[in-house]
Amino acid sequence: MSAMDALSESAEMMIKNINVLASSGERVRTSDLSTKTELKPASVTEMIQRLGDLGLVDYEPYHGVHLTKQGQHVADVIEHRFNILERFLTEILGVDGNEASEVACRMEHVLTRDVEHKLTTFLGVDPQKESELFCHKINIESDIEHKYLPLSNFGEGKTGIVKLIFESNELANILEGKGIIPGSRLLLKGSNNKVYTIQNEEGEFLIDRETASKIIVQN
Amino acid sequence: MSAMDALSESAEMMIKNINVLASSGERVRTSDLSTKTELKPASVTEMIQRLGDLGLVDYEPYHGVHLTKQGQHVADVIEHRFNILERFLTEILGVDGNEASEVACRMEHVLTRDVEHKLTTFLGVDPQKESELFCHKINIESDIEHKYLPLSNFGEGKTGIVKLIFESNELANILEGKGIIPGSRLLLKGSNNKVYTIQNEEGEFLIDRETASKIIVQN
DNA sequence: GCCCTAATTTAGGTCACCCTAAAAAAATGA
DNA sequence: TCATTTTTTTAGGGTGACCTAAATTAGGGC
Repeated sequence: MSAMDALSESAEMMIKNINVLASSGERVRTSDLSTKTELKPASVTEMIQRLGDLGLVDYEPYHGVHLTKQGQHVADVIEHRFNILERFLTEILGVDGNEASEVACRMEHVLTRDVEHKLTTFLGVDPQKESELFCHKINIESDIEHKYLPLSNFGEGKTGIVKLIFESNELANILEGKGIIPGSRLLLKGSNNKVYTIQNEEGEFLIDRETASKIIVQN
Repeated sequence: MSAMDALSESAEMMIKNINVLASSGERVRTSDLSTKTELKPASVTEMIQRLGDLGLVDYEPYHGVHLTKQGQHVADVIEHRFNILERFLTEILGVDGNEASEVACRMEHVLTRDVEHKLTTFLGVDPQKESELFCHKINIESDIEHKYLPLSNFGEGKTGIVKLIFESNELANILEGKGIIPGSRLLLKGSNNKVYTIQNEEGEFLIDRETASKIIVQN
Protein backbone atom coordinates (compact mmCIF):
# COMPACT_ATOMS: atom_id res chain seq x y z
CA MET A 1 0.00 0.00 0.00
CA SER A 2 1.20 3.43 -0.88
CA ALA A 3 1.40 5.53 2.23
CA MET A 4 -0.76 8.08 0.51
CA ASP A 5 -3.70 5.80 -0.10
CA ALA A 6 -6.67 6.86 1.91
CA LEU A 7 -6.59 5.44 5.38
CA SER A 8 -9.66 5.69 7.54
CA GLU A 9 -9.73 8.20 10.34
CA SER A 10 -9.69 5.33 12.82
CA ALA A 11 -6.63 3.78 11.27
CA GLU A 12 -4.81 7.08 11.19
CA MET A 13 -5.68 7.74 14.81
CA MET A 14 -4.26 4.39 15.79
CA ILE A 15 -1.02 5.08 13.95
CA LYS A 16 -0.82 8.49 15.56
CA ASN A 17 -1.25 7.01 19.00
CA ILE A 18 1.26 4.27 18.40
CA ASN A 19 3.73 6.96 17.45
CA VAL A 20 3.05 8.95 20.58
CA LEU A 21 3.41 5.97 22.88
CA ALA A 22 6.47 4.70 21.06
CA SER A 23 8.56 7.67 22.07
CA SER A 24 10.50 5.47 24.44
CA GLY A 25 11.55 3.29 21.55
CA GLU A 26 9.99 0.13 22.90
CA ARG A 27 7.12 -1.78 21.35
CA VAL A 28 3.75 -0.36 22.25
CA ARG A 29 1.42 -2.57 24.24
CA THR A 30 -2.22 -3.21 23.43
CA SER A 31 -3.42 -2.08 26.84
CA ASP A 32 -1.68 1.28 26.52
CA LEU A 33 -3.23 1.84 23.13
CA SER A 34 -6.56 0.83 24.56
CA THR A 35 -6.26 3.49 27.25
CA LYS A 36 -5.04 6.15 24.86
CA THR A 37 -7.58 5.54 22.12
CA GLU A 38 -10.45 4.79 24.47
CA LEU A 39 -11.16 1.63 22.56
CA LYS A 40 -11.52 -1.81 24.10
CA PRO A 41 -8.41 -3.98 23.90
CA ALA A 42 -10.09 -6.35 21.49
CA SER A 43 -10.75 -3.49 19.10
CA VAL A 44 -7.15 -2.38 19.33
CA THR A 45 -5.94 -5.85 18.46
CA GLU A 46 -8.25 -5.95 15.50
CA MET A 47 -7.05 -2.60 14.20
CA ILE A 48 -3.35 -3.29 14.61
CA GLN A 49 -3.82 -6.57 12.81
CA ARG A 50 -5.34 -4.66 9.92
CA LEU A 51 -2.48 -2.16 10.02
CA GLY A 52 -0.06 -5.05 10.08
CA ASP A 53 -1.63 -6.47 6.91
CA LEU A 54 -1.14 -3.05 5.30
CA GLY A 55 2.51 -3.05 6.26
CA LEU A 56 2.19 0.01 8.43
CA VAL A 57 3.10 -1.64 11.71
CA ASP A 58 5.18 -4.56 12.76
CA TYR A 59 2.88 -6.59 14.97
CA GLU A 60 3.99 -9.48 17.08
CA PRO A 61 1.07 -11.11 18.89
CA TYR A 62 1.28 -10.68 22.67
CA HIS A 63 4.32 -8.46 22.27
CA GLY A 64 3.03 -5.19 20.96
CA VAL A 65 3.64 -3.18 17.82
CA HIS A 66 5.90 -0.59 16.40
CA LEU A 67 5.63 1.47 13.26
CA THR A 68 7.31 0.36 10.08
CA LYS A 69 9.08 2.93 7.97
CA GLN A 70 5.88 3.40 6.01
CA GLY A 71 3.84 3.69 9.17
CA GLN A 72 6.29 6.21 10.58
CA HIS A 73 5.89 8.31 7.48
CA VAL A 74 2.13 8.33 7.88
CA ALA A 75 2.53 9.29 11.54
CA ASP A 76 4.86 12.15 10.62
CA VAL A 77 2.48 13.52 8.05
CA ILE A 78 -0.44 13.37 10.44
CA GLU A 79 1.52 14.94 13.25
CA HIS A 80 2.57 17.80 11.05
CA ARG A 81 -0.96 18.32 9.81
CA PHE A 82 -2.20 18.35 13.35
CA ASN A 83 0.38 20.88 14.41
CA ILE A 84 -0.28 23.37 11.66
CA LEU A 85 -4.01 23.05 12.04
CA GLU A 86 -3.76 23.59 15.76
CA ARG A 87 -1.52 26.59 15.25
CA PHE A 88 -3.88 28.04 12.70
CA LEU A 89 -6.87 27.58 14.96
CA THR A 90 -5.25 29.07 18.03
CA GLU A 91 -2.89 31.68 16.62
CA ILE A 92 -4.96 32.98 13.76
CA LEU A 93 -8.54 32.29 14.68
CA GLY A 94 -8.06 32.52 18.43
CA VAL A 95 -9.87 29.28 19.14
CA ASP A 96 -9.55 27.99 22.69
CA GLY A 97 -6.73 25.49 23.11
CA ASN A 98 -8.84 22.52 23.99
CA GLU A 99 -11.31 22.94 21.23
CA ALA A 100 -8.58 23.75 18.73
CA SER A 101 -6.93 20.50 19.61
CA GLU A 102 -10.09 18.50 19.10
CA VAL A 103 -10.98 20.14 15.83
CA ALA A 104 -7.44 19.84 14.52
CA CYS A 105 -7.57 16.17 15.40
CA ARG A 106 -10.60 15.70 13.20
CA MET A 107 -9.38 17.88 10.36
CA GLU A 108 -5.93 16.36 10.13
CA HIS A 109 -7.39 13.38 8.29
CA VAL A 110 -8.91 15.33 5.43
CA LEU A 111 -6.10 17.71 4.50
CA THR A 112 -4.46 17.18 1.16
CA ARG A 113 -0.76 17.52 0.62
CA ASP A 114 -1.25 20.78 -1.21
CA VAL A 115 -3.47 22.38 1.42
CA GLU A 116 -1.04 21.24 4.08
CA HIS A 117 1.84 22.95 2.29
CA LYS A 118 -0.06 26.13 1.63
CA LEU A 119 -1.21 26.36 5.21
CA THR A 120 2.33 25.79 6.38
CA THR A 121 3.55 28.60 4.18
CA PHE A 122 0.78 30.83 5.40
CA LEU A 123 1.64 30.26 9.03
CA GLY A 124 5.29 30.68 8.44
CA VAL A 125 7.74 28.21 9.73
CA ASP A 126 8.32 27.99 13.42
CA PRO A 127 11.98 28.99 13.60
CA GLN A 128 12.83 26.40 16.22
CA LYS A 129 11.88 22.83 15.73
CA GLU A 130 9.34 22.69 12.97
CA SER A 131 11.36 23.78 10.01
CA GLU A 132 14.31 21.48 9.60
CA LEU A 133 12.69 18.59 11.33
CA PHE A 134 9.72 18.72 9.08
CA CYS A 135 11.42 19.64 5.85
CA HIS A 136 13.63 16.72 6.18
CA LYS A 137 11.14 14.22 7.29
CA ILE A 138 8.66 15.15 4.65
CA ASN A 139 10.47 16.72 1.79
CA ILE A 140 8.49 19.75 1.00
CA GLU A 141 9.30 22.04 -1.86
CA SER A 142 11.23 24.64 0.07
CA ASP A 143 10.06 27.74 -1.72
CA ILE A 144 9.09 29.14 1.62
CA GLU A 145 10.84 32.39 0.81
CA HIS A 146 7.92 34.75 0.69
CA LYS A 147 5.80 34.15 3.66
CA TYR A 148 2.42 35.61 4.10
CA LEU A 149 1.52 35.88 7.68
CA PRO A 150 -0.74 37.77 9.97
CA LEU A 151 0.87 40.77 11.55
CA SER A 152 0.17 39.14 14.89
CA ASN A 153 2.71 36.49 13.97
CA PHE A 154 5.23 38.72 12.39
CA GLY A 155 8.75 39.09 13.69
CA GLU A 156 9.49 42.03 15.90
CA GLY A 157 11.68 44.61 14.25
CA LYS A 158 10.87 43.35 10.78
CA THR A 159 9.41 45.31 7.93
CA GLY A 160 6.78 43.81 5.70
CA ILE A 161 4.36 44.69 2.98
CA VAL A 162 0.68 44.65 3.70
CA LYS A 163 -1.02 42.18 1.41
CA LEU A 164 -4.54 41.77 2.64
CA ILE A 165 -6.78 43.26 5.24
CA PHE A 166 -9.69 41.21 6.41
CA GLU A 167 -12.77 42.38 8.14
CA SER A 168 -15.27 45.07 7.76
CA ASN A 169 -15.19 48.05 5.55
CA GLU A 170 -15.02 50.35 8.50
CA LEU A 171 -11.82 48.83 9.74
CA ALA A 172 -10.31 48.89 6.28
CA ASN A 173 -11.30 52.52 5.86
CA ILE A 174 -9.79 53.51 9.14
CA LEU A 175 -6.58 51.70 8.40
CA GLU A 176 -6.51 53.24 4.98
CA GLY A 177 -6.70 56.66 6.54
CA LYS A 178 -3.44 55.88 8.23
CA GLY A 179 -1.77 54.61 5.13
CA ILE A 180 -2.24 50.97 5.95
CA ILE A 181 -3.44 49.64 2.67
CA PRO A 182 -2.57 46.58 0.70
CA GLY A 183 0.76 47.24 -0.94
CA SER A 184 2.03 49.58 1.72
CA ARG A 185 5.00 48.94 3.88
CA LEU A 186 5.05 48.83 7.63
CA LEU A 187 7.34 47.94 10.50
CA LEU A 188 6.38 45.96 13.54
CA LYS A 189 8.29 47.85 16.20
CA GLY A 190 7.31 45.65 19.03
CA SER A 191 4.68 43.43 20.53
CA ASN A 192 3.91 41.90 23.86
CA ASN A 193 1.46 39.44 22.36
CA LYS A 194 -1.41 41.74 23.29
CA VAL A 195 -0.52 45.11 21.91
CA TYR A 196 1.32 45.58 18.65
CA THR A 197 3.32 48.71 17.93
CA ILE A 198 3.44 49.53 14.27
CA GLN A 199 5.21 52.18 12.30
CA ASN A 200 4.79 53.35 8.76
CA GLU A 201 5.34 56.53 6.80
CA GLU A 202 2.45 58.24 8.51
CA GLY A 203 3.56 57.57 12.01
CA GLU A 204 3.36 55.11 14.76
CA PHE A 205 0.33 53.42 16.26
CA LEU A 206 -0.87 50.59 18.42
CA ILE A 207 -3.29 47.84 17.60
CA ASP A 208 -4.74 44.90 19.43
CA ARG A 209 -3.99 41.30 18.70
CA GLU A 210 -7.24 40.46 17.04
CA THR A 211 -6.88 43.27 14.56
CA ALA A 212 -3.27 42.38 13.96
CA SER A 213 -4.34 38.89 13.04
CA LYS A 214 -6.43 40.34 10.26
CA ILE A 215 -3.64 42.17 8.58
CA ILE A 216 -1.64 39.84 6.44
CA VAL A 217 1.86 40.93 5.58
CA GLN A 218 4.58 39.51 3.48
CA ASN A 219 8.12 39.70 4.70
CA MET B 1 -32.72 14.40 17.66
CA SER B 2 -31.10 17.72 18.24
CA ALA B 3 -29.89 19.10 14.96
CA MET B 4 -26.49 19.46 16.52
CA ASP B 5 -26.02 15.83 17.42
CA ALA B 6 -23.25 14.31 15.45
CA LEU B 7 -24.44 13.12 12.10
CA SER B 8 -22.18 10.96 10.00
CA GLU B 9 -20.44 12.49 7.06
CA SER B 10 -22.56 10.32 4.77
CA ALA B 11 -25.78 11.50 6.35
CA GLU B 12 -24.71 15.13 6.14
CA MET B 13 -23.75 14.72 2.51
CA MET B 14 -27.14 13.28 1.73
CA ILE B 15 -28.88 16.20 3.41
CA LYS B 16 -26.67 18.62 1.57
CA ASN B 17 -27.51 17.04 -1.76
CA ILE B 18 -31.21 16.92 -1.03
CA ASN B 19 -31.01 20.63 -0.35
CA VAL B 20 -29.21 21.33 -3.61
CA LEU B 21 -31.66 19.32 -5.69
CA ALA B 22 -34.66 20.72 -3.86
CA SER B 23 -34.07 24.21 -5.16
CA SER B 24 -37.06 23.86 -7.41
CA GLY B 25 -39.27 23.27 -4.40
CA GLU B 26 -40.44 19.84 -5.47
CA ARG B 27 -39.73 16.59 -3.72
CA VAL B 28 -36.37 15.14 -4.61
CA ARG B 29 -36.33 11.78 -6.37
CA THR B 30 -34.19 8.83 -5.41
CA SER B 31 -32.64 8.53 -8.85
CA ASP B 32 -31.49 12.15 -8.83
CA LEU B 33 -29.90 11.70 -5.44
CA SER B 34 -28.30 8.52 -6.71
CA THR B 35 -26.71 10.42 -9.58
CA LYS B 36 -25.64 13.32 -7.43
CA THR B 37 -24.17 11.31 -4.58
CA GLU B 38 -22.75 8.58 -6.79
CA LEU B 39 -24.42 5.98 -4.65
CA LYS B 40 -26.64 3.21 -5.91
CA PRO B 41 -30.38 3.89 -5.65
CA ALA B 42 -30.78 1.20 -3.03
CA SER B 43 -28.22 2.93 -0.85
CA VAL B 44 -29.99 6.23 -1.24
CA THR B 45 -33.25 4.69 -0.15
CA GLU B 46 -31.60 3.21 2.88
CA MET B 47 -30.06 6.52 3.90
CA ILE B 48 -33.16 8.61 3.42
CA GLN B 49 -35.09 6.10 5.48
CA ARG B 50 -32.58 6.59 8.26
CA LEU B 51 -32.85 10.36 7.91
CA GLY B 52 -36.60 10.02 7.99
CA ASP B 53 -36.39 8.16 11.29
CA LEU B 54 -34.29 11.02 12.64
CA GLY B 55 -36.89 13.53 11.58
CA LEU B 56 -34.57 15.29 9.19
CA VAL B 57 -36.48 14.54 6.01
CA ASP B 58 -40.04 13.89 5.12
CA TYR B 59 -39.91 10.66 3.15
CA GLU B 60 -42.80 9.23 1.23
CA PRO B 61 -41.92 5.90 -0.35
CA TYR B 62 -41.89 6.04 -4.15
CA HIS B 63 -42.49 9.79 -4.02
CA GLY B 64 -39.22 11.32 -2.95
CA VAL B 65 -38.14 13.39 0.02
CA HIS B 66 -37.86 16.92 1.17
CA LEU B 67 -36.11 18.40 4.16
CA THR B 68 -37.99 19.05 7.36
CA LYS B 69 -37.34 22.27 9.23
CA GLN B 70 -34.70 20.48 11.24
CA GLY B 71 -33.13 19.02 8.14
CA GLN B 72 -33.15 22.40 6.46
CA HIS B 73 -31.27 23.83 9.42
CA VAL B 74 -28.61 21.15 9.14
CA ALA B 75 -28.34 21.85 5.41
CA ASP B 76 -27.95 25.57 6.03
CA VAL B 77 -25.22 25.05 8.59
CA ILE B 78 -23.33 22.71 6.30
CA GLU B 79 -23.70 24.99 3.33
CA HIS B 80 -22.35 27.91 5.29
CA ARG B 81 -19.44 25.88 6.61
CA PHE B 82 -18.65 24.76 3.12
CA ASN B 83 -18.73 28.30 1.80
CA ILE B 84 -16.42 29.79 4.38
CA LEU B 85 -14.01 26.87 4.13
CA GLU B 86 -13.94 27.18 0.38
CA ARG B 87 -13.38 30.92 0.61
CA PHE B 88 -10.60 30.44 3.10
CA LEU B 89 -8.90 27.83 0.96
CA THR B 90 -9.11 29.79 -2.26
CA GLU B 91 -8.88 33.41 -1.13
CA ILE B 92 -6.39 33.05 1.66
CA LEU B 93 -4.37 29.96 0.92
CA GLY B 94 -4.67 30.17 -2.84
CA VAL B 95 -5.72 26.57 -3.24
CA ASP B 96 -6.96 25.63 -6.68
CA GLY B 97 -10.73 25.85 -6.99
CA ASN B 98 -11.37 22.21 -7.60
CA GLU B 99 -9.24 20.96 -4.80
CA ALA B 100 -10.52 23.64 -2.46
CA SER B 101 -14.00 22.47 -3.14
CA GLU B 102 -13.16 18.87 -2.40
CA VAL B 103 -11.28 19.61 0.78
CA ALA B 104 -13.95 22.01 2.00
CA CYS B 105 -16.47 19.27 1.37
CA ARG B 106 -14.60 16.96 3.70
CA MET B 107 -13.84 19.55 6.33
CA GLU B 108 -17.34 20.96 6.57
CA HIS B 109 -18.35 17.95 8.66
CA VAL B 110 -15.83 18.47 11.41
CA LEU B 111 -16.10 22.19 12.09
CA THR B 112 -17.54 23.25 15.41
CA ARG B 113 -19.89 26.14 15.82
CA ASP B 114 -17.18 28.20 17.43
CA VAL B 115 -14.57 27.58 14.75
CA GLU B 116 -17.17 28.30 12.12
CA HIS B 117 -17.95 31.66 13.69
CA LYS B 118 -14.33 32.60 14.17
CA LEU B 119 -13.45 31.69 10.63
CA THR B 120 -16.40 33.71 9.40
CA THR B 121 -15.23 36.71 11.37
CA PHE B 122 -11.72 36.21 10.13
CA LEU B 123 -12.82 36.20 6.51
CA GLY B 124 -15.06 39.13 6.99
CA VAL B 125 -18.58 39.01 5.80
CA ASP B 126 -19.22 39.27 2.12
CA PRO B 127 -21.03 42.58 1.94
CA GLN B 128 -23.51 41.36 -0.66
CA LYS B 129 -25.22 38.10 -0.16
CA GLU B 130 -23.55 36.30 2.68
CA SER B 131 -24.38 38.51 5.59
CA GLU B 132 -28.11 38.95 5.81
CA LEU B 133 -28.90 35.76 4.05
CA PHE B 134 -26.81 33.83 6.45
CA CYS B 135 -27.71 35.65 9.64
CA HIS B 136 -31.26 35.08 8.87
CA LYS B 137 -31.10 31.49 7.88
CA ILE B 138 -28.91 30.45 10.73
CA ASN B 139 -29.53 32.70 13.58
CA ILE B 140 -26.10 33.40 14.70
CA GLU B 141 -25.45 35.71 17.55
CA SER B 142 -25.45 38.82 15.47
CA ASP B 143 -22.42 40.39 17.03
CA ILE B 144 -21.00 40.25 13.55
CA GLU B 145 -21.91 43.87 13.29
CA HIS B 146 -18.57 45.02 14.56
CA LYS B 147 -18.25 48.63 13.87
CA TYR B 148 -14.94 50.31 14.16
CA LEU B 149 -15.28 53.93 14.99
CA PRO B 150 -13.08 56.63 16.31
CA LEU B 151 -14.01 57.32 19.88
CA SER B 152 -14.87 60.81 18.75
CA ASN B 153 -17.76 59.38 16.77
CA PHE B 154 -18.85 56.77 19.23
CA GLY B 155 -22.30 56.67 20.76
CA GLU B 156 -22.73 58.26 24.15
CA GLY B 157 -23.40 55.77 26.90
CA LYS B 158 -22.01 52.88 24.91
CA THR B 159 -19.20 50.54 25.89
CA GLY B 160 -16.62 49.51 23.35
CA ILE B 161 -13.31 47.79 23.06
CA VAL B 162 -10.26 49.78 22.14
CA LYS B 163 -8.84 48.38 18.94
CA LEU B 164 -6.24 50.82 17.75
CA ILE B 165 -4.57 53.92 18.98
CA PHE B 166 -2.95 56.15 16.45
CA GLU B 167 0.16 57.93 17.59
CA SER B 168 2.09 55.97 20.07
CA ASN B 169 4.89 57.59 21.99
CA GLU B 170 3.84 60.14 24.57
CA LEU B 171 0.14 59.93 24.00
CA ALA B 172 0.05 56.17 24.08
CA ASN B 173 2.12 56.11 27.22
CA ILE B 174 -0.21 58.45 28.97
CA LEU B 175 -3.27 56.55 27.84
CA GLU B 176 -1.66 53.29 28.83
CA GLY B 177 -1.18 54.69 32.30
CA LYS B 178 -4.95 54.98 32.43
CA GLY B 179 -5.55 51.45 31.20
CA ILE B 180 -6.47 52.52 27.72
CA ILE B 181 -4.65 50.03 25.57
CA PRO B 182 -5.71 48.03 22.57
CA GLY B 183 -7.89 45.22 23.75
CA SER B 184 -9.26 47.05 26.77
CA ARG B 185 -12.85 48.03 27.35
CA LEU B 186 -14.14 51.52 27.95
CA LEU B 187 -17.39 53.42 28.22
CA LEU B 188 -18.07 56.76 26.62
CA LYS B 189 -20.09 58.45 29.33
CA GLY B 190 -20.71 61.61 27.47
CA SER B 191 -19.43 64.16 25.05
CA ASN B 192 -20.18 67.66 23.96
CA ASN B 193 -18.18 67.34 20.79
CA LYS B 194 -15.23 69.01 22.41
CA VAL B 195 -14.66 67.09 25.57
CA TYR B 196 -15.20 63.37 25.88
CA THR B 197 -15.91 61.74 29.21
CA ILE B 198 -14.55 58.26 29.42
CA GLN B 199 -14.80 55.58 32.04
CA ASN B 200 -12.96 52.33 32.40
CA GLU B 201 -11.83 50.06 35.19
CA GLU B 202 -9.28 52.58 36.33
CA GLY B 203 -11.67 55.45 36.65
CA GLU B 204 -13.12 58.33 34.77
CA PHE B 205 -11.38 61.01 32.76
CA LEU B 206 -11.74 63.56 30.05
CA ILE B 207 -10.04 63.80 26.72
CA ASP B 208 -10.17 66.23 23.87
CA ARG B 209 -11.66 65.63 20.49
CA GLU B 210 -8.41 65.25 18.66
CA THR B 211 -7.22 62.59 21.01
CA ALA B 212 -10.56 60.82 20.86
CA SER B 213 -10.30 60.68 17.11
CA LYS B 214 -7.13 58.67 17.45
CA ILE B 215 -8.66 55.94 19.55
CA ILE B 216 -10.54 53.43 17.47
CA VAL B 217 -13.09 51.32 19.27
CA GLN B 218 -15.32 48.51 18.23
CA ASN B 219 -18.86 48.35 19.53
C1' DG C 1 -58.24 -0.12 -17.86
C1' DC C 2 -54.12 -2.69 -18.73
C1' DC C 3 -49.57 -3.65 -20.01
C1' DC C 4 -44.93 -2.32 -20.08
C1' DT C 5 -41.08 0.16 -18.69
C1' DA C 6 -38.62 2.85 -15.62
C1' DA C 7 -38.06 4.01 -10.96
C1' DT C 8 -37.94 2.41 -6.46
C1' DT C 9 -37.74 -0.59 -2.66
C1' DT C 10 -36.69 -4.93 -0.36
C1' DA C 11 -33.75 -8.81 0.51
C1' DG C 12 -29.59 -10.37 1.39
C1' DG C 13 -24.40 -9.92 1.21
C1' DT C 14 -19.81 -7.57 2.49
C1' DC C 15 -16.68 -4.83 5.08
C1' DA C 16 -14.94 -1.67 8.67
C1' DC C 17 -15.39 -0.71 13.27
C1' DC C 18 -16.95 -1.07 17.42
C1' DC C 19 -18.56 -4.28 21.45
C1' DT C 20 -18.72 -8.42 25.28
C1' DA C 21 -17.44 -12.83 26.89
C1' DA C 22 -14.53 -16.62 26.79
C1' DA C 23 -10.09 -18.64 25.88
C1' DA C 24 -5.19 -18.40 25.76
C1' DA C 25 -0.71 -16.60 26.72
C1' DA C 26 2.50 -14.04 29.56
C1' DA C 27 3.98 -12.23 33.80
C1' DT C 28 4.25 -12.43 38.78
C1' DG C 29 5.48 -14.05 43.22
C1' DA C 30 5.46 -17.43 46.97
C1' DT D 1 8.22 -24.05 39.73
C1' DC D 2 3.65 -23.54 39.31
C1' DA D 3 -0.58 -21.29 40.54
C1' DT D 4 -2.69 -17.02 40.19
C1' DT D 5 -3.35 -12.72 38.10
C1' DT D 6 -3.00 -9.74 34.26
C1' DT D 7 -2.78 -9.01 29.46
C1' DT D 8 -4.01 -10.21 25.05
C1' DT D 9 -6.37 -12.62 21.60
C1' DT D 10 -10.21 -15.13 19.58
C1' DA D 11 -15.05 -15.88 18.89
C1' DG D 12 -19.18 -14.09 18.00
C1' DG D 13 -22.56 -10.13 17.75
C1' DG D 14 -24.38 -5.44 16.24
C1' DT D 15 -24.55 -1.30 13.30
C1' DG D 16 -23.71 1.88 9.46
C1' DA D 17 -22.73 2.19 4.92
C1' DC D 18 -22.16 0.47 0.91
C1' DC D 19 -23.28 -3.24 -2.88
C1' DT D 20 -26.18 -6.60 -6.39
C1' DA D 21 -30.22 -8.95 -7.64
C1' DA D 22 -34.97 -9.61 -7.20
C1' DA D 23 -39.49 -7.84 -6.23
C1' DT D 24 -42.58 -4.08 -6.31
C1' DT D 25 -44.80 0.22 -7.61
C1' DA D 26 -45.92 4.28 -10.60
C1' DG D 27 -47.04 6.26 -14.76
C1' DG D 28 -47.45 6.52 -19.89
C1' DG D 29 -49.37 4.79 -24.14
C1' DC D 30 -52.84 2.15 -26.25
